[in-house]
Amino acid sequence: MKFVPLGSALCMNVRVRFAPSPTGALHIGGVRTALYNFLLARQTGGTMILRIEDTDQNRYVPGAEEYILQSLAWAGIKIDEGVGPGGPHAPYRQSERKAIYQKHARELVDLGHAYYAFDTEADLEAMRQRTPNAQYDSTTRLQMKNSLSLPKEEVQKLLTSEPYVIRLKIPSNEEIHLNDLIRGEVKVHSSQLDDKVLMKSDGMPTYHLANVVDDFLMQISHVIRGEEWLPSAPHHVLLYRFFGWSNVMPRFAHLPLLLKPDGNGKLSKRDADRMGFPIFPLTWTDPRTGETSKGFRESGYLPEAMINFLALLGWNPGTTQEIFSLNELIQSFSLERVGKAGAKFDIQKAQWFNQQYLRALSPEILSGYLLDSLKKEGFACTPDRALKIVAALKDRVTYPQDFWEQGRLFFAAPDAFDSSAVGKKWTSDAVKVLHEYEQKVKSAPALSANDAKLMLEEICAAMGIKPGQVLAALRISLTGGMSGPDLMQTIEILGGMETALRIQTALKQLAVPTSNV
RNA sequence: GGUCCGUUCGUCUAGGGGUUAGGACACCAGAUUUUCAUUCUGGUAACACGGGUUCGAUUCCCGUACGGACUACCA
Repeated sequence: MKFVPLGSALCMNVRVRFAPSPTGALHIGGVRTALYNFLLARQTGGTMILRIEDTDQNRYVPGAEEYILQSLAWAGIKIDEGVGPGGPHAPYRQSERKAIYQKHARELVDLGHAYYAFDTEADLEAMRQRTPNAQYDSTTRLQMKNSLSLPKEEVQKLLTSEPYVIRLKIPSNEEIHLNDLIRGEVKVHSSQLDDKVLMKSDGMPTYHLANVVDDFLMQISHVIRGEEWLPSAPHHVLLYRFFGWSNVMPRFAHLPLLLKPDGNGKLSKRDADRMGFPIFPLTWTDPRTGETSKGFRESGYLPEAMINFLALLGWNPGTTQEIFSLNELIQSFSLERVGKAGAKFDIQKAQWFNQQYLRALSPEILSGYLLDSLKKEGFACTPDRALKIVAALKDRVTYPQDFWEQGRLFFAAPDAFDSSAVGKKWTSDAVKVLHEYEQKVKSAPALSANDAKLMLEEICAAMGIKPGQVLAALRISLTGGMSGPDLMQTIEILGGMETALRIQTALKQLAVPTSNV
């Protein structure tokens, strides 16, 4: 019962759609929904369609559509048909398909499955006040102002003089079945359903009408969308039936939600802000408030890592494999293995994926990241030296920008010394060695890591001091602190001159300890 | 409130009538390392609860609890 077979779906012409609303930036959960659609399309040789559901003019946000397109492109989710590439079912923007919905809505009225309603907002409010939990349905519709309750002549008159909506006439007493690919059999009694508005008074359709009409006309085979649509899915099933399209109704798959990392509930921008991680794929500036939200891309997340992470948030391959290229995902993905429960968004796991993917990149690409940062910061660096720095830093980074964050020590001497480290490690023995070492290193501008090591050992041996006791002090004088890449490697990259210079500075600035010998 | 959906380590999850309940992230410890990081090894840690069904339930059924979604002329 939990594995609902796709049946002939694999053989049929798979056409899936991602249908966002341009009301703002694309939420990361939307990216996952798009991804699952895309994976199924690619796996079956089907078609991935992008449709823009912009039927609410009040919520339209300029730039949102372009943002969605760019986000999907960044994520590597290619659109085969729809807004962007175009296609045989154009237009793919619902605001441009008004007439189509009008026609279908009227058809439903003629069939007796929908009706005109003239209730004002106040009328609706009054109805809700009258009875608790009241909804516009078979028990209340006759008390309202609509073409079912009013005389014909009056309806005709109102139709020309008053604003009106078209509502779906829900049958009063029947069980509606829905076979969800993820949830299995879902049953809802029609008495629980309300007479949803199909056409708004501004002449635009609601989601319910538009999405059913378009999915039919665009020959969508699978509707893969968020769980928040499950409660209205029975309405959609009814619409397919009333239009006479039941035999070509798409298969439904309602995806579990992405939850906030702590507590419960849908992952929101607020949660992300509060916990300090992005929620949008790309940086987004809200045109109304002017508020800017940093995207995953700008925060240093690689699209391949995000995709891998997102794919595993709700889906699993049934094996222990964790790292998946896009092609591997396309191979392995299946709706059967999508879980039912919501998944908490674990940014730490995303970071781990990013680290894995970052390390797997070629030295050339990695050094490119460093070079880019250096350019911005106004530092010059040869490609060769960048390569060396990147090699020294490779196992220490999570994001591309870490190469600069951690590599800046190669370009700027420390401006302060970690006082607790100094207190513990800045010994008079170390200072003695450092004086000698500085002299020696100064005359060897191009020394190798190995040379640097030999020189140090030589001095230490001559003075009868263990090198281990000096290394920390040496590190402090070069980097200001106690952590960093391999010390000798650091010296090699810094060069003898710079190394000597930094030791001199440290020797000058840090008091020679008298107490600890 | 009503309807619908859900519930295995802290997190993502595998599993499934009899298992030492497996993996990954995170965390902790040890080893390696001149530091930190990496790497390696090991460890802590889970079947929400109550009834059935059954020789046996974490697994099947029913309840309860908890959580979530929906409940607009928004999508």
